[in-house]
Amino acid sequence: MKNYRETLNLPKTSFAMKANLTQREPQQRKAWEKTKIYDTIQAACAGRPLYVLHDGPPYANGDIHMGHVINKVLKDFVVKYKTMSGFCAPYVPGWDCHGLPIEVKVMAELGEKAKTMSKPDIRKACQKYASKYIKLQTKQFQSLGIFGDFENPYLTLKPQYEQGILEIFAELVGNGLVYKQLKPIHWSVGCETALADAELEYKDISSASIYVNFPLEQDSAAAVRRMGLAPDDAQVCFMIWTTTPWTLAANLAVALHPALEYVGLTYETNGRKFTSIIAKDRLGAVLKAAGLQNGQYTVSEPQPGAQFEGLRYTHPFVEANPTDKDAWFAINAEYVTTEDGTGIVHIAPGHGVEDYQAGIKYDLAIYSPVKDDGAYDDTVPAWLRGKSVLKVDPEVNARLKQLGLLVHEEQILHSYPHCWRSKMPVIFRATEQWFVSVDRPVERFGKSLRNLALEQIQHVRWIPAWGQKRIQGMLESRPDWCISRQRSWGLPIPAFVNSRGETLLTRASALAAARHIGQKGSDSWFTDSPKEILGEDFVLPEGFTWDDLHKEENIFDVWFESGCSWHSVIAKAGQPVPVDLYLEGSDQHRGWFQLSLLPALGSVGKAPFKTVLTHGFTVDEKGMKQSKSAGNYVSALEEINKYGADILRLWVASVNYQEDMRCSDELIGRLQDAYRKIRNTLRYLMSNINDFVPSEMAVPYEQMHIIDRWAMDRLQELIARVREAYDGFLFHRVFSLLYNFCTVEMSSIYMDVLKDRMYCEAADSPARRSGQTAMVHILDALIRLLAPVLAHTAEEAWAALPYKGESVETVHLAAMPEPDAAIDPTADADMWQRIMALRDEALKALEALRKDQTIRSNQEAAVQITTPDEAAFEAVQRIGVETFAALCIVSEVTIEHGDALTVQADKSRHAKCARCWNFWPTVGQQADYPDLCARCANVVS
RNA sequence: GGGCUCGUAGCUCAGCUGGCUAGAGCGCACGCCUGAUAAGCGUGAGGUCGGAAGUUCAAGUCUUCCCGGGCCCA
Repeated sequence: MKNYRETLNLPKTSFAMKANLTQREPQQRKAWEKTKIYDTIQAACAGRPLYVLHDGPPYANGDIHMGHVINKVLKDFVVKYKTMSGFCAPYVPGWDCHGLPIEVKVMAELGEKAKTMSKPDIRKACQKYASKYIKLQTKQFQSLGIFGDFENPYLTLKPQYEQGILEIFAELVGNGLVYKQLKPIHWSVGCETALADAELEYKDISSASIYVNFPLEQDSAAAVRRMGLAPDDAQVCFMIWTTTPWTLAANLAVALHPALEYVGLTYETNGRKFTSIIAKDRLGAVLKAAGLQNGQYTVSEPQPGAQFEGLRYTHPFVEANPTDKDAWFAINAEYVTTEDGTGIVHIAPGHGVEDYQAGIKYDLAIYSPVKDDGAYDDTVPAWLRGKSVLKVDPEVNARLKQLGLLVHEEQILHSYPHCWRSKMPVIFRATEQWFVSVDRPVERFGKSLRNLALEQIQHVRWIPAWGQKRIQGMLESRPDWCISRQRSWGLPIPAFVNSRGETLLTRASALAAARHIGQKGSDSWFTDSPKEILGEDFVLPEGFTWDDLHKEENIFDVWFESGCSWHSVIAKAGQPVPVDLYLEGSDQHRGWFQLSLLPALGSVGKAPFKTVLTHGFTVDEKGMKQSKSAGNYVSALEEINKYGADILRLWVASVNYQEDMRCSDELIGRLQDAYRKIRNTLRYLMSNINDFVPSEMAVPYEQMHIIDRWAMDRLQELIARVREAYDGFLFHRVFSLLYNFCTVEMSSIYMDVLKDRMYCEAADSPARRSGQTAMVHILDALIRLLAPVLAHTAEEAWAALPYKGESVETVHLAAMPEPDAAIDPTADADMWQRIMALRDEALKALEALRKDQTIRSNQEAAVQITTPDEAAFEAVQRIGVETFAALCIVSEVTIEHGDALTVQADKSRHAKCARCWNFWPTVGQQADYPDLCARCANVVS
């Protein structure tokens, strides 16, 4: 048989089938860098409506991981999509530069040398460290194809940024929200310093665990007897349990759970009769500890813990209340559990976080009679004064025993925090800290920060919607914000004290410091005098003189710094606040979202964001948390290097980020299949329009082949749905819509069906031009719709387009396609549904023929259909049996009415055309070309 | 332990206000093509919708409990 291959219009394109992403992408990025793509886009978009996605600053430490990838890629989807949708969408990346993780790392690197270094020198080393990782992460982020102002990122260590923080702080001070108070923190006795969580090492140690009776005052004991818990002749006590006997010296209250049931346990010991109040659920454990056998005790009916609130007791060994507030009474606390102990918790507000919170709630003093070196101060009983709290437990226990109040003592093994440097056990100790109050009413707003926040979050759009509930719960229960840290690497809290211990911190002083630090940076706090910092002209308030003014050395919690970015970055750039979008992991409901909300509300009274979008976290293929130690960790850098950025971007797009995202090398690798399918779809479309000049050859929709109109209809649907998905930030829908379109509508139907027309019809025939018109539209739209996700590949395809629908140099400046208003894709949808269903039936029948080897390719077959479905019959009539045959890629179709649906497929009785391989009746009818069908003979001649 | 949240085929996702034998694509198996060829096409097998009760004429979809994850706290 003669080979007519040379007479066909076979596909041709320079757009390679093989992606070679790891090679091609870096070149693409180099080209983008050369043309300054970000600046170019921003310049081109100037004057458009603004859409600001404000970047949450990652911490400038370490290589990027999958969490960064997800976060930054999602942001990039938004920015690229908004840019293509007619907005000016700037993206200014930021970094969180101060803080403990860096300081700890730097101190470790410096080693012994650090001891001889000044604060400014240590800070310099920290800055160097941060800069190094900013550079590193910049490269890594850019290797994902992310566009942004990486030349001018915002850094929390820049003086201008710091100035912004202090300006907000000044407003909070001005609004009366900032105060100083004692608060328990981890304290290293060995190093005589406060420790942060990151500096704690947990080790198992053996501690004395004691059960102690706290005798009730007479009136309270009488009340308990009236409740039916105790007989008249017993001494009524609260029985508490603790593993830190030394904190008993600072005891100010006992806590019971309001809803738990408590009973009176009556027994005799050492000739004294006691009734100890304990939680009913702890009875067994207490009996065992006290060594009480059946018959040696009685148990009363239970009463809820709420009944005991306010009952007063006497301290076992402290004679007089050492504080200036009320003490030694029972309180209620939800956190009391029955997991261990007696169900009654001893409260020392100066020595425990929960104790502290309970203390604040009940207005107890934050009493901490322990000095820096871990020795008791002089407010404790004489026999304890000056003794180290770490060694005093046995003495305390002995004293309690002597008093007859020690019910039981044993040693238990438990996990306890230790100082990472001195290796000594850490204690909780109250020190002076700065706070932002969430409950003080603010005159300007007529309500507290907490209430303002709870109100304002209702006007923010939360994606997913449950984000509001989540942050609401956190806001409802959060304590005042402790904003001070006793560290070097950070922005100083601009407070001064005089030698009488009076603090100077006003709105004006904070603003003066803001100006100074904005000029000279925060290092100047450590080098410059108060006068230099506040300025010559600064008028000191009553009671302060320049001679007696000293700088405090607290620094801000880094969260306060990043929480002011909306001001330091957005407002200072003249952009409107609230910004359009904050987009971070769902852990930031407690972090950045909340800690941006509070300063914004406390200073200007409005939320800094209109919309807050959160994503979940990566887990391994089994859904479990990923960690390096568990060996199920996926290295982002390795994945980028192995597969290329567009594969990772496609993976991010493919998963539902609102939930946990299963992630493994294999799972990411599978996206290569999807990528290839998409790429090949683009390639095939491209290869069939290489001789097509749209401006001259395009066929209007109404004149198109009906199958091409079908393709155009599906395209309009696709555009509408994809844009809807983008607008709703539903990127996995974008992915599945585009991927399914490529797989089903394009690859398995349209492109396959179109081969005959593309290859065999005359190059400039209306039939071929019709198909090419549709393909150009589809290709153009696909590239644009894909561009936010496949940033590199779409750009490559755009460059390969011979005629672009828009004269822009980069696809990222092109406009997102809109559905063509002149096309109603629903008009023939019903008809096409029937046609495609019938096609499926035909293909099934053909598969049977292929199985028994009657035919090999569908073109060898003729199909006879009988159908009882009038609508289906008419549908085929409407598009024509030849068209339906083309759609099934068979040579011949007949259709008639019948009682049941039957599809009969047979080998065609006609001869095969040597050129188009169809088995058509016209083959052999042309004298000049006996081996061709009429169509091909016509084309060839 | 608490708050929020998730659990539909091997994978990634659809299944709106409860209503036909639970869908798609991929992957897999088997076949076809060789004029998209480190491509393309077809057919097929895969799910007791995490589990158990309950409400209802009817539940993947509502309620309760349980199991197992995740984030944030404690």
